[in-house]
Amino acid sequence: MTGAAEHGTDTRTRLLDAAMRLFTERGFAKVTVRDITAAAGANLAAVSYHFRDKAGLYEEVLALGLRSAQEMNAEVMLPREGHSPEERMRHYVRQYLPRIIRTDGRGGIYQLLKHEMSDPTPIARTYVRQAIMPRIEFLIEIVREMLGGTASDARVQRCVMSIQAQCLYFLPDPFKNLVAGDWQPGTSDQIREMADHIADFSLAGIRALGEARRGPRVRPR
Amino acid sequence: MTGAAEHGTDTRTRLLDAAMRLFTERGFAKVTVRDITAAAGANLAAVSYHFRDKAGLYEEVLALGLRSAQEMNAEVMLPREGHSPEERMRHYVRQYLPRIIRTDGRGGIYQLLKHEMSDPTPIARTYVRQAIMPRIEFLIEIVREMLGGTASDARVQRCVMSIQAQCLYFLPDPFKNLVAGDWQPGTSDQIREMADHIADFSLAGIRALGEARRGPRVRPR
DNA sequence: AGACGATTAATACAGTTGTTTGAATAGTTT
DNA sequence: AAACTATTCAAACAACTGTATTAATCGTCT
Repeated sequence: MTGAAEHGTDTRTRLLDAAMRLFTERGFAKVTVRDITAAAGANLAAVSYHFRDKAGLYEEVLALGLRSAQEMNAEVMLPREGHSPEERMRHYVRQYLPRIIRTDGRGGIYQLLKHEMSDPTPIARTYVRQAIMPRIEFLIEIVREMLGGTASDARVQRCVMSIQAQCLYFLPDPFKNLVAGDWQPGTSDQIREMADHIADFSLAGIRALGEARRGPRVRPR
Repeated sequence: MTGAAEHGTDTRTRLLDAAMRLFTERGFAKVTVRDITAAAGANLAAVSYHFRDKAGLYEEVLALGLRSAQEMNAEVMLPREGHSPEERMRHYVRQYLPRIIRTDGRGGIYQLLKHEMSDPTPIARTYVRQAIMPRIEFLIEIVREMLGGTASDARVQRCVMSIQAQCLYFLPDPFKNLVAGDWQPGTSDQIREMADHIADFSLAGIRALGEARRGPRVRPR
């Protein structure tokens, strides 16, 4: 009875779990080694021993997050051949949105990286390429197909941005809850409803921009 | 010649300027009092003397940001009566987007508050109500008018979210530059182009959701 | 049992942070 | 000029942080 392990797991794993949760909640800088070791029921020196230093632990946590993000990507980008771009897009949003919204511990790399937005670590660059860019490419492919081959790259990119922006808006954010807390979809039904809204809204937008070849520019003022 | 004032302004003003810039760049926690006083060419104790403490200085900076945000709101929500909702929406985005994007010092409250998203201060709540909510209400009004009186509150809210999300996506963000640095509109022409895209895209989306009274739900799988 | 390597524990250390203190200086009034 | 107030300054303080150190403990093998 050392007063430490409340679970059966070993210290190293408990540290990783606690660090994943805390880093996701508050970001690297705002979590102290003492916070982590206390939450894990471990000694202060355990971080140095098992992970060299705080940064080493953070890297391992990011690696875990990257893996879970890549698994997510696989599911989100599933239907490729044999489905219309509209179907692929709807499937994408329906799968992606719930994973963006959910706040449970291993919540994926996005919530981890969100804190890096304020002060990005060099590590971030790698993870952007490996976990985020593939999804962007996937969306580009879909949108280009819907707009038709004649659409300019810039137009395709803007449409991808519109989709991406609507999804990323739902990254858990204590701040946004102040603005419109009651709007946030909570139940899985509400999330599904929101996903379908984003799909419908965006499909209409893309369709309109695809038809008007030389920019609609309604009433140019 | 005390070695301090390089400008003609007094210490208090220099501290406010430096603090505004630094807090906007890095957020409250990541800026030290020594950073601020050094940037302002003032003594370390000047913050305590003029603003009670670091938090007091932060409050005054937020107050300045709130005022500039409210001035912005006035311009952004200008055309009300006598203009179609489409026109008001386009004007809104065209005015709002450049102010979101620009990164110059007194860049408004959004970039200040962005850092609070990670760890919100109680102060934030006030500023959300006074600077952000009015704009949301403005958008609600516009969207409701376009959707028609029969549209449910939830549907109106979702459309407002879609517009808001596309605009907020362009908050300066060192992280997003990694994802799609070259997409970011830089020149005022590019910004205008992006604003018109958001307006066109969203108008099409709203129009589609307005026509299909009982949800389009294309190919419900 | 004894020895050895791996792990955990308590404590100390150096650096940084926000804040305070008390003296020095500048500016104004009498 | 003297007195007084407002401001600036250098130095110090206490709290907190990441890390290193050294001893204690555990499990396993001979």
